Amino acid sequence: MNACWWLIPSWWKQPLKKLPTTFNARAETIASSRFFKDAFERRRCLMPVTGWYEYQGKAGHKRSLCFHLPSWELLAFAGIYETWQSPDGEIVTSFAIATTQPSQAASKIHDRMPVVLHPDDYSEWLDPENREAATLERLLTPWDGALEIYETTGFGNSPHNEGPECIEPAGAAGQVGCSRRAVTWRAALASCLGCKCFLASARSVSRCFEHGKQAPGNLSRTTSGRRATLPA
DNA sequence: CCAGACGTTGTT
DNA sequence: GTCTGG
DNA sequence: CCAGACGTTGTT
DNA sequence: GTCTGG
Repeated sequence: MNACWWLIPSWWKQPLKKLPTTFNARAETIASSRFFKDAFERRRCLMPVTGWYEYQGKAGHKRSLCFHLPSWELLAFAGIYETWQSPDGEIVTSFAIATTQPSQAASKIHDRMPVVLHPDDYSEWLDPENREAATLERLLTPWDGALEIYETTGFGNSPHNEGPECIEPAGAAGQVGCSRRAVTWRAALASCLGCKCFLASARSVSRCFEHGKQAPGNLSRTTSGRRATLPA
């Protein structure tokens, strides 16, 4: 499914610029929050990723740590999605990912983390009838058993920067193995998503999903017309 | 009753 | 759309 | 350089 | 997308 990362409730009427931070939904309140409730009760989804970053430290000089499976296989975040109609009548599908307390390993880096679902739990999460507290407690505890963590160069810490360089390990910039690994996972994800290529970051993902079409509002905001271009 | 909120922690 | 708070 | 504008005169 | 203004 094509969707933008930053959930827009179906009832939202103000300009998108006024939409609060809804790209993440706290697992603790996802069932009760007016922003997320509708989606939680009807529209669950999986967000496929090859990995993600957690940041550590103070603004300006943050360490960026990458979480991923040893093989860079896809893993899935617990997500919810919505459809919203813009004033122009355009139907926009958007989503949020659930976040929760960090696993023991992740807690050394950050105080929150995305809910990573175990493959055995995918179907259970996807059934929106599953709303029982105990079930949710179990589902919304991140599975991190097989995850590897390494520090990146921090190149991706700036939203101006895109591409495979973002996941290069610290102290190993320029090593062939790193970029080859990056190329591999990008190709794998693009193939999985059925699009021609995959560029890192939320903005690029939405653009990729849209096959280059500009997404509305602030969901694909770029800086001063400087846009990442999709390779042929 | 009704205006107003409704959210999270994303990098510079 | 629906709940909270004044 | 880059953030921010980019428009006109309506209705209750 | 492109121009203006700070």
